[in-house]
Amino acid sequence: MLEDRRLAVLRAIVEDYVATHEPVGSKALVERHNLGVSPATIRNDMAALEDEGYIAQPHTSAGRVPTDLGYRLFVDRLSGVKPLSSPERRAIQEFLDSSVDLDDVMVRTVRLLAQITRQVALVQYPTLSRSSVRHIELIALSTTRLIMVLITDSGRVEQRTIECAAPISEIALGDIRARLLGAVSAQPFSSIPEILLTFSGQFPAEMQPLVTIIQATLLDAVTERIDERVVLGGTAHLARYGDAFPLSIQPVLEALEEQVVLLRLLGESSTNASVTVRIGHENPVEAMESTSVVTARYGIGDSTVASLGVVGPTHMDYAGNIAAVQAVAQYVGRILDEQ
Amino acid sequence: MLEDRRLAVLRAIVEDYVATHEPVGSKALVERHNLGVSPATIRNDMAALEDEGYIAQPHTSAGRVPTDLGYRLFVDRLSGVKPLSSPERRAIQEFLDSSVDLDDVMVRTVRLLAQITRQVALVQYPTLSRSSVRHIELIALSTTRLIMVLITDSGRVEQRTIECAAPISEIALGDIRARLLGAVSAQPFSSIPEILLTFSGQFPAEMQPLVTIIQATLLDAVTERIDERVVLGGTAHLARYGDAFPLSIQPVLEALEEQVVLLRLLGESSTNASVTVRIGHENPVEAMESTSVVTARYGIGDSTVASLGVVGPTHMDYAGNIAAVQAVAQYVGRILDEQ
DNA sequence: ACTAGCACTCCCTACTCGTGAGTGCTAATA
DNA sequence: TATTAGCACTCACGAGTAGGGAGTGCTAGT
Repeated sequence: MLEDRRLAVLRAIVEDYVATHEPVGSKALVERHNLGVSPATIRNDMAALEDEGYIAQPHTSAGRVPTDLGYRLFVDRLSGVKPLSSPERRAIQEFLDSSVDLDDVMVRTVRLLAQITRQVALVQYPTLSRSSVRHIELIALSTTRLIMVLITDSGRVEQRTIECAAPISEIALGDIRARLLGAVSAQPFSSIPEILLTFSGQFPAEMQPLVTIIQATLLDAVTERIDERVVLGGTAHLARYGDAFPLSIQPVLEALEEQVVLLRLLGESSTNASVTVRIGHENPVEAMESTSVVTARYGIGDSTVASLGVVGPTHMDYAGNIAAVQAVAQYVGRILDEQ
Repeated sequence: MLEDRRLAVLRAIVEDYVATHEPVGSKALVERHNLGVSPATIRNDMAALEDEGYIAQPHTSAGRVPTDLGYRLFVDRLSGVKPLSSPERRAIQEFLDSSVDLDDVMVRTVRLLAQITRQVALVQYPTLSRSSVRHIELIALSTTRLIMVLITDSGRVEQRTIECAAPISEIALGDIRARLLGAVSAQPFSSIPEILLTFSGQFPAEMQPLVTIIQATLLDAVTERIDERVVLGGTAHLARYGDAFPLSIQPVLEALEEQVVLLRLLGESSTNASVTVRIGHENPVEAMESTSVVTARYGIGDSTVASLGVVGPTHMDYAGNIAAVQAVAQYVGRILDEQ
């Protein structure tokens, strides 16, 4: 019972602080939430919560503010998920349904997520590694340059331009193309490296330079991780928290410009839990100490392929953001499945 | 002579204000620049400049600040271009030289430009309209879905997925592919629409649905303007001007998230002058009243194909930014030329 | 276990006031 | 006529001060 009320107090503090962005005191607390006890009692609870590290005082004789630990407890045990309204869900569906290709899906998703959460949104490209080869095209652009186009069974297109030292023979190129197609067609990306091991052996010595470079390029294309691309949107929302943001938003903006940082923010949602929340110092990027990251993995069919999420101040609306991230992840998976 | 000194005073005011971001007074001016006259004389000149609208006072008994008109005059008549140092030029060259494809060039360019100007940078994708068709591939992904891949002579690859109502016959698809290739191969994009007018006539009635949708998709691909894509970078630099920015940076950040806005900022550099500068209210986006935009067109070979530029506060280092934008535009043109 | 009361802390706001940078004007000067 | 010296005036800015008030911790009483 006593424990229960303490948790209720913590929840109330988090909710109020998220709403107002101002330290919350005992009196305001009993007024806004019907806790059924007097401010003095609340003060005792608050003192206990402070001892345990869940809340802190910016200075003596100010209200309390949740610590990272407090938010953590709140997210783990106290916060429900605000389900999206059905008009919202319908809007998401319609918005994503009208996208025409993968790039479009990514861009639309990031916009959508930024818009409904009013936070900075991140969306990672789905990984290629489970794809297989549908078609390969080799086309000469000039005497020494050619382009390789790789089409996967999921309809993704990868391209590479290749620069050759020696002039390219159209006949040799056609030969290589035909045999390459025969060798790798319908093969999953994962088995391509092995197949290529013995591939160049079948060609005469004078064709070796060309074969070698084509082979290397293909290998590069199938092993490159397209899922290292992350799209970003809604950075303007950062500016909304004028002074509420400790220090300035500049380091945060700078960090968000680095793809590597974005990947780290998204990447380490290790578990298969539906939504991962990383609060303040918990997240792996130093410049983002005062931000929280809410991520979810999304999948095509059963397999999870990439992550998406939002970044915002630690005093964000966790319940709302978790629900939004989760819902968008679901819809994106579904859309990609259909395509 | 008198006119000359007035202009010199304006120049000095702009330079000092850009350097300090603080209103500049008559005494400071004569100290920092050897104008050879007394503060009182300068004050007369300043009063005249104010009457003409080139400078303004934030409040009585404060120093002067250039107006948009003042910056305009400064840019048009007073500011030289700061040539980049040769190590800088070498760095640009090397940085861009190592890029592998168009996307890479765009991303690298925007980063480079943001870095050397310390402003927000914009780079528009080069237009496709002067390209011609090198190859078209039509590949079935499932019974009702196929993908079209279009390769240009400049090595660009465009893709479209097509959803059909009826199942696709492999034979019909091969037939269409072969004839389509014959019809449009090596043709410039601009003449494709005309060629397609009579294309579907040669096919029997039962193939018409498939032919029609493929034709429509190709038409869409060659007329779509890829140059409507703009990449953005260096937004963190906006946050550097804490209070120096009138109001907040939020509306600016918001505006910069809209592709349409970016296009308008870049797009209307009408003349063929090397660099266009749009100052404060001169630029076509309302939310950007307090920013200036420096743009240049860049070209492949002789033809200009797209724009790039930087966005910053009106009190930016025009000479430096103009030089940087100009130089980067040159190098990008050159790189794209080589590729 | 809870609450009422109370003294205490200390941030925030408003107010005052002196300082100084900067101005415009006038009259003298070259 | 252009320039300059001198001077009174304006007004943002910073420091210092006081009062109010929100909030706390503690103690004693229920």
